[in-house]
Amino acid sequence: MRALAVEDDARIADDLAAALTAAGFRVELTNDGEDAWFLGDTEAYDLVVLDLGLPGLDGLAVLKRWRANDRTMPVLVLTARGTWQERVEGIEAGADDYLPKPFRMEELVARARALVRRAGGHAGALQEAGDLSLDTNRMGVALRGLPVQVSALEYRLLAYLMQHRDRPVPPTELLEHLYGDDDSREANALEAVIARLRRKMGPGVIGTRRGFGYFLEQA
Amino acid sequence: MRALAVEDDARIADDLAAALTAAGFRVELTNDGEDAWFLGDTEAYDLVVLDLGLPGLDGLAVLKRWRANDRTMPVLVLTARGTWQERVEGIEAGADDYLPKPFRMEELVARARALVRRAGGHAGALQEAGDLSLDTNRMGVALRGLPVQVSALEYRLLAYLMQHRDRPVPPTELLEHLYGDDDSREANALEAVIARLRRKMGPGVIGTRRGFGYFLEQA
DNA sequence: CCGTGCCTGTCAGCTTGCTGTCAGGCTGAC
DNA sequence: GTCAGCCTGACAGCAAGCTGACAGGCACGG
Repeated sequence: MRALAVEDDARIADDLAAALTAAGFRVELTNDGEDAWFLGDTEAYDLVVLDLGLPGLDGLAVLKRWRANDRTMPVLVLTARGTWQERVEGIEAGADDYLPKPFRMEELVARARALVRRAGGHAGALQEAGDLSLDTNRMGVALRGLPVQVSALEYRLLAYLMQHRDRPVPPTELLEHLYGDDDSREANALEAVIARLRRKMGPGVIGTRRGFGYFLEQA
Repeated sequence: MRALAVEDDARIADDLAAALTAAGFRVELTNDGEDAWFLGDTEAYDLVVLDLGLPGLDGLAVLKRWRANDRTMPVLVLTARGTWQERVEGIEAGADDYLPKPFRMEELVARARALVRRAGGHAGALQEAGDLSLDTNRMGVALRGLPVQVSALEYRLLAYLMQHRDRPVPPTELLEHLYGDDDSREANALEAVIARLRRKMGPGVIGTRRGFGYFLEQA
């Protein structure tokens, strides 16, 4: 974890660096607004602790310029001024949290951890088998990187095959999963769906093991 | 956006509901810890405001049980007790933010907005998708920079689509977040809102993936 | 207290494209 | 060879979604 601390009071800066380092961050320090803006704009930090009272360039202005530039790292704002208007202003400028001075280092560390924890929670859900990949979040299908248009039913079928890509899935199981227990459908319905998918994606994607079921061809 | 407010002081609860509603949330209230736990565990909220001093079940315990159960919605904790130790404890229990009583409603709303923004992966108050941009601070909508007049309901819909702009949002989910579970509405109500929005904003803004849901068209 | 205007849910009719069925052909297993 | 299992193109039915019209509800101002 990489952290940037922007603080012009040398003594507080030292304490900050010590506390964040102890918490497992690799800390960089600066006491100048211009510097801070440049670093935050060009480097990839997991966390920024930003003091508002700065020489050079005001902290709020720095923050706004970052946000306007799509820099989305978590920013924890420090300030000596503590009125609620200023806190609201800071948060609306794009701060993720706001801590009035004086504060306890323990609290700062706890909040810093919470921010980093929250920022980390965006994992991509990509599943692959051979040339085929499906994005379970976006509900999208791609073949060799090229998007393929599929219907909801077709997608569910692919998703189920993907989930069980280590074995052939028997038609009965697929039917049950796609339609539930109401066996009103002819078994042929499933074959039709498979055929349509194969027409869209060409051969070498969905395989058949006669008597066992369907599967996704691996690389 | 759907919010749960857990607060046993009736007067504060009313104020909370009013402020959050004005900020564009659909608010549900409870004053009981057990209730709160059940709701938060079974319903899909975009934000929870949680008071710690509760009858039934302590707020911190509720929060911990949610987190242990993988409920990851943003939680903003309120408390009368304000020592830094308690704040640290709250954050380590899984709170995303912490506000000591007494507080200003303006600040709470600002923090609530920041939390929801961050949960969607965005830092600033301005969120964009294609030609559309939302100002979450002012509840304003603009198309190619020109302001568009939308109703509160329409705004909530756009905000929710914006929040989840990386995937198509199924109608059932939209209905739940706009109206709650009282399925007194015909499904067609949603389609009517979509149609009205499309008439205001023209084509190329709200897209449909048949069988999957609605989404905001990207650049 | 009464209009007025806006918001929003319901309804009916329509378009669109998904999907099950059918008929017929193909093929691997025995 | 023969048969069950599987494939495929065509087609019609149907459900998801769209839209314009309308009316009840609610806030607001007079």
